[in-house]
Amino acid sequence: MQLTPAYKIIFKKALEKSSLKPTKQREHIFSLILNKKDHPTADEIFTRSRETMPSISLATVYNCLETLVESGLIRQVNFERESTRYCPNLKPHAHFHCKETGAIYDVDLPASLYDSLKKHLPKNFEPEQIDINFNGSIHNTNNHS
Amino acid sequence: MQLTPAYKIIFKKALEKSSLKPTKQREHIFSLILNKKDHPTADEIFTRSRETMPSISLATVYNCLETLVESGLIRQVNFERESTRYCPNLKPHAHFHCKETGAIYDVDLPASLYDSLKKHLPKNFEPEQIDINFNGSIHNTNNHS
DNA sequence: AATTAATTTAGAATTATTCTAATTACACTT
DNA sequence: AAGTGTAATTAGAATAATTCTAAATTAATT
Repeated sequence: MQLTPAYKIIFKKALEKSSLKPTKQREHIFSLILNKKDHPTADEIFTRSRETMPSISLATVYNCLETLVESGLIRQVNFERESTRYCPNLKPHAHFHCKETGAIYDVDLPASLYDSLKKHLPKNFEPEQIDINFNGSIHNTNNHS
Repeated sequence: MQLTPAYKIIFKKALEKSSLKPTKQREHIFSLILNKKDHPTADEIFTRSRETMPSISLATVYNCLETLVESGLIRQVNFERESTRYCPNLKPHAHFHCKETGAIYDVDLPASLYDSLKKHLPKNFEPEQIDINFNGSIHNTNNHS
């Protein structure tokens, strides 16, 4: 679990901007989320972390995730009241939650759509974040290939 | 806390469709949510319920809310991992969450916007529900009136 | 090397919600 | 009216995700 040199720089810059330290636990968790972009929960990240860093604690995983979110390196995703999941995709995008498998898929949306959403707010409402979550199922398109 | 005759019929019909009984606890909670549309949490609903129905239990409040949601009379709203809130507005609409006051506002959106959102999903994705949540603050528009 | 501040850690505490098992309420037979 | 069966309500225990606390470690700075 290693960051590429390019990401290592991004990682350090982002943390330093918030005067946080690029510790090895933080780097480890960040690289883990980057390398398997499947929207893991804190607990899943904890389990995966332990494989290569057996001494890490759950509290540290929570702490690191919080600092990574704060410094803008990852993003939180919530569905109903399920465990918070984490996502390294920083482009504006929506999420589709499959109610059968529980899997989460990124859905790219054009900036224009976010703009027209904002147009429907009263003038004095200042959105900082817009979360768009689809909930449903995925059909099997039996495409006789 | 009383349902209007019109709502009483809607209430009974909706529950009977799912073969659930229109009990006085369910009616009480439904009317309470209808009469103060401020997106209360289960616990707030519990507190308000007790004022006029002191014997109701928290478990019943949770049960009733679940059956009301199931039968389509109210809708759940979630922000991050805060307590679930409940909303009697059944028109498709988004929510704006003020991070300063915690208040939640309904935001009406045209059906066309939901349609264009759906267009960005892969063809085999079948959304059942679309949740749109704005997070931000509300500016004071000091409009010298 | 000593000092300080930030980070990590283990485990306790918290909080919203769900579960369990007992009781109650109600519709339907006798 | 009494008995039966099923659904709903209830109190309190249990659960699960997350946060808190206080001690130990680490890293940077004097």
